[in-house]
Amino acid sequence: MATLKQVAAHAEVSVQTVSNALNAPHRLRPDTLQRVTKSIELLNYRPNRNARSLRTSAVELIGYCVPSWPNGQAHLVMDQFLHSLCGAAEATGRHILLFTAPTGVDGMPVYEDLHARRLVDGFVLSQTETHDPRHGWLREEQIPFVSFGRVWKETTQPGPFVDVDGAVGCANAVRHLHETGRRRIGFLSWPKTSGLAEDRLSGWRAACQELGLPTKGLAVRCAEDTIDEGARATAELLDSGQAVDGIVAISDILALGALRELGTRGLIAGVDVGVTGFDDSPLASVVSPALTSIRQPMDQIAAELIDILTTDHRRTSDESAGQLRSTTERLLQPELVVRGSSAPG
Amino acid sequence: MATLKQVAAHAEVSVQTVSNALNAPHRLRPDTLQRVTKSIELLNYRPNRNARSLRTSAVELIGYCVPSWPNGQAHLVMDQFLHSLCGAAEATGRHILLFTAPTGVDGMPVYEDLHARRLVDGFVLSQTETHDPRHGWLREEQIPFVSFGRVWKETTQPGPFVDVDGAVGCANAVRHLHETGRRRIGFLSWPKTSGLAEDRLSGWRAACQELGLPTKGLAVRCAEDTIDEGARATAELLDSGQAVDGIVAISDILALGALRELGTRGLIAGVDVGVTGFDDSPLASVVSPALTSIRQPMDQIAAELIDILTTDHRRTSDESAGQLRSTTERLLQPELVVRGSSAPG
DNA sequence: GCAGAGAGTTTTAACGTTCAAAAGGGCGTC
DNA sequence: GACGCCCTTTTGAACGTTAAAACTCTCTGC
Repeated sequence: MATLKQVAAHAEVSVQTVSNALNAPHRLRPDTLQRVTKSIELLNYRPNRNARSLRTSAVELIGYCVPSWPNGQAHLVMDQFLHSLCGAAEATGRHILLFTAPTGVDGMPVYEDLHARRLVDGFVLSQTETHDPRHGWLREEQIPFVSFGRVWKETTQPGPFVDVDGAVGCANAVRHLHETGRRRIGFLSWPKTSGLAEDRLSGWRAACQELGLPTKGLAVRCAEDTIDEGARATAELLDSGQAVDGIVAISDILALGALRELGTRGLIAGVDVGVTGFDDSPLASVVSPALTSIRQPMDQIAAELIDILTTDHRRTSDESAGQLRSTTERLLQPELVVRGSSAPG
Repeated sequence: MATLKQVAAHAEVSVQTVSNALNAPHRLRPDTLQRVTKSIELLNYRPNRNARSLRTSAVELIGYCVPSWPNGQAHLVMDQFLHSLCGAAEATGRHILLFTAPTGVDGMPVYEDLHARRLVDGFVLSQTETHDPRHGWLREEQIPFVSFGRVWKETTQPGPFVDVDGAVGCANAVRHLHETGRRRIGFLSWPKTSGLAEDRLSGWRAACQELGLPTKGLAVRCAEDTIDEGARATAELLDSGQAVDGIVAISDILALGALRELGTRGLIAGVDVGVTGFDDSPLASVVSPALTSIRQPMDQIAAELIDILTTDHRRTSDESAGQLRSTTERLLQPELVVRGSSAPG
C-alpha cells in the first residue's frame, strides 16, 4: 500500500504537494502536477480514508437502520430504495453504513453511539412512523439526519424530510381510471391510525369529488396488508351493489388480493374492473395481468435525501436562485405506471 | 466530544492507561480501573473509530454490494438477509458498508478501490453466478472475502463460501408431500444454465427415486421467474395426463403461479394438489392458502459468513475441536416451513 | 540488604493525512 | 538594486489512537 510519503519521494516533491495535487490541483504548476499524477498512477496510490477522516473529522459515511418487520411484513421496495440511496451517496463520494437498532426510543443510544464514535456523519431515516420519536431526539442531540417520510400528526415536522405525495398519486390513479371509462371507483385502505393511509385516501376522495364520482361506502379498510384482506375488501366492494368498476389499492399486496377476488368471480381485471396498486413493487410486473401501480421516484428521493444531508441549507436558502431546492422539506411527485390491470374497459 | 486525553486528565492518569482500561482492563489495578471507568462514563467518552483504525489498520467494516436486477426481478429475501448480516456483523463489533458496482469483471475496480482506501476490511459476496469472476479475482488480489453461494461449475471453489443445500431442501419437500399422500410430484425449475437450479432439481429427482416415485416428464423448465411462467408450467404438468398431485417449485414466485393455475382450474391447493415454494419469502405467508416453502436459515448463514471472514482459519483448523467449524466451506441445511398449500390431501 | 522478577503505569513514537504558516523564487515597480 | 507581491512549494504541527519500550514500585528469595 503506497502512502503519500512514498509518492512524494518518487515524484521528488514534498508530501503536502502530493496532497494538493489531489485536493487542490490548481495550486500546482502544470508540470509539477503532471509529474505527481504520474507517480500516483505508477504507484497505484489511494488515499487512506481513515487518516483523512481523522484529520478532517468527516467520515463520508451515512447511517441507515435496516428495518426489521417482526410480523414478517416485508418491505418489497427496500431493494430499490437501497440501490438508489447507495448510488446517490456514491455520486457525492459517500457510502451507506447499515446497522440495526430497536424501534422507537430504545434505539436512540445506537444512533448516538454510531455518531459519537464517528462511524457516520449523519443518518437517513425511513420507515417513519406516526409520532416517530427519532426525529425530535436526533434534532435535540444535534445529530444530522434527514427523513424519508413525514412524521404524521405532528404540528411541525421535526427536521428535514423528503416524501412522496401519496394524495396526488392516488388522485392520478383515480383520474386514470376515469379516463379509461370507470365511474365507480373504490379504495382499499389501511387502518385509520396510519398517517400514510389518510394521506392517500384523501387523494382518492378529492379526485372522485372533483370528477363528480361517488365516494360514499366505496372506501374499505383492511386490517392488515395481506392478499387475503385485499380479496376480502374487494368482495365487500363488489357485494355492495354499487357496480364498482375501478379499484385503487393503497398497496400492491392489497391490489393482488383484488386481482385474486376478481379472478375467483370470473371477472377480468383490466376489462371488467380496473385495478391499481401502490409502490410498483417487483410483484406488479410478475402477475398477470400486470398491475398498474403508483411508483415512487426512488432515484430522485435518494438524491434529495443525500443532498439535504450533505449540503448546508442555512446558507443556500437565501442566495440560491431555486426556491424549491433551498428548502429542507421536499415533496416529490409519484408516477403512475400503467399496465394491463387498468387497460381501457 | 471527549477524547482520550481529556479522560486521562480527569482521571489523573496517562492517556495510555485510559486506552488500556478499554482494550486490556486486566492490566490495570482494580482501583485505577474503577477511577478511569468513572471518568469515561462521566465525560461520556467514545473512542474515535477513525483514529483507532488508522493506528490498527483495521476498519471493522465489511463491504456488501447491493445487487441490481435490471430486469426488475427483485430479491425478495434481501431484506431478511441484510438484517441478519448486520446483526451478525454487529455481534462482532463490525458493520456493513453498502456499495454498488457493475456486475462481473467490470465491477472489480470498485472492490479494489474500497479495499485500497481502507473503507472496508473485506467483502461478503452474494448473487453468486455461474462462473462468477469476482471470487478468483479477489483471491488473486489477496482481498479477504467470503461468498454466500457456490460458484457453480468450477472444479474447485475459489475461496471460502457458505451455502444452503438446495438439493436436501427439495428432497425434504418431496418427502413431506409423500408423507401427506402425494404420489406424482412435479418440479418447476429454471433454465439449465443455472447451477442453483440443477442442484435443487437433483434433490427432487433423488428423493423421488428413493421413494419409488416417477420423475419422467415431471420436471418442467420455466424461462423466467414469473407467476405467468409458473402457471404455464403448472398447466403443462396438469395437462400431461399423469395425474400430478404434488408440485415442488424452485421459487416462491413459480409456486404462486402454480397456485393461480390450480385456482383457475377449480382445484384447491393443499387439498387436490400439494404445492411447495423456495425461500419462504414474505409472499409465502401473504397468499391464501399460505405457501409451504423451503426456508434458508438466514441468521445462521450470516453468522457463518461473518465468522469465516473475521477469524483466521489457517490456525483454528488444526487445533480446534469442531471439525465442521474449521473449514471455510460450509453447507447449511434449509428448513421446510409447512403451511396450507401442502396440507394433507 | 540486594539482585531479580513482576505488576502497574508512563513515555515515546508512529499510523497517513491535512491545515496553517513560513519559505523560496520570479518578476515588475520605483 | 531594494522592495513588495504573487505564485508555488516546503515545514511543522496536529487529528486521536495504540504498540512497544521504559520506568517505578513492590515483592520475593537468598
